[in-house]
Amino acid sequence: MQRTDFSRMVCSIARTLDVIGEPWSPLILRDVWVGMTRFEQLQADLGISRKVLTERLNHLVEQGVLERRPYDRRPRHEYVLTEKGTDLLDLLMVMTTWGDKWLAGEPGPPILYRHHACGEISTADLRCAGCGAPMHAPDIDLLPGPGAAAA
Amino acid sequence: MQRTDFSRMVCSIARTLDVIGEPWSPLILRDVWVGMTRFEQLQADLGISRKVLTERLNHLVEQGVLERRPYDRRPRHEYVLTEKGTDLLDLLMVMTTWGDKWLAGEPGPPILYRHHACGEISTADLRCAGCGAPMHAPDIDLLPGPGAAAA
DNA sequence: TCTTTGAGTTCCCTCAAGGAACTCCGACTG
DNA sequence: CAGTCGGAGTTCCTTGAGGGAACTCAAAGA
Repeated sequence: MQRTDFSRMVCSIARTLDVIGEPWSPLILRDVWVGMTRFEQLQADLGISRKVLTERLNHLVEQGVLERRPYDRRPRHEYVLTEKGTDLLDLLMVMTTWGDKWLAGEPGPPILYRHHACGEISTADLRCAGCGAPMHAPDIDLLPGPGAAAA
Repeated sequence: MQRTDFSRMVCSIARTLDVIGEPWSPLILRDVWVGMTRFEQLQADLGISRKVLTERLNHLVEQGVLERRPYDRRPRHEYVLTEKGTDLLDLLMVMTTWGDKWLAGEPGPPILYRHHACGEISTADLRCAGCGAPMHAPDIDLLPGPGAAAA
């Protein structure tokens, strides 16, 4: 956990960082997404310290992003994404888009997405949930919302 | 910087984390986005340690996300987003969407987006860049891409 | 000349991350 | 039934990043 607590800030970005902003957390989510759901698998794949992996998994479970589920009568568990966690994958998809564009370089993207609806290899783009037109940072104005701190 | 170096991993998510995965970096970007472009402003607004702020800004400049620009003949600088950095704001927008939905609670979102194209208050949604239909994690298959490590 | 101000540096202290070894417990093996 | 295995953590030690306050530096202004 970063020393400063972001969860009290009046900002959805800061609050989100409080859930998955710690080092390794997004990579843990990525692995769970692609089916690496068990402690030993995650540890071996990521090369993360077992101590930190335990801390991260506990935090993600506490935050309701992952669910710890027994898969045997023995003390064996696997971690699965909740709905809240599945929603977070949007974030990973956008990180992938950006990394592919700016950091993949010569060899190109390590992973491709095939969209079920159209069957094509494609990438995710941000669109306005209302009108469907592209919606990136330069396309919007920011206004204070109901949850903004009182002046 | 997290102790383990993510930049060598064959994964666009890990590489992206290497650029903005450190604590505070996304919040610095957010502030620069909304016009807090100077060292003292950032430090005061975030309450971040000056030492860490210096480190983060240097890293973001090195990575080509921010540009350090003099705004006076005195040693005075401001930080502005490059194109690479502006592209990263997609990530902040998606974090905002998720945080608004899952963490804002009773008071509601602190910030609202008004979309220039349609003039409406709206949120960003992920769509297929090809066909335009919604594209979230359950809507895609993952395939190895050209940049995947050789087996 | 003295002060102010933006933009960092420096220094010390604490706590988180890395890493290896150790524990616990039910299940198989002979 | 004793011994072993394998998954899932704990414990412990060391290093180094983050917090915080004080200090520096250079140009402009009074």
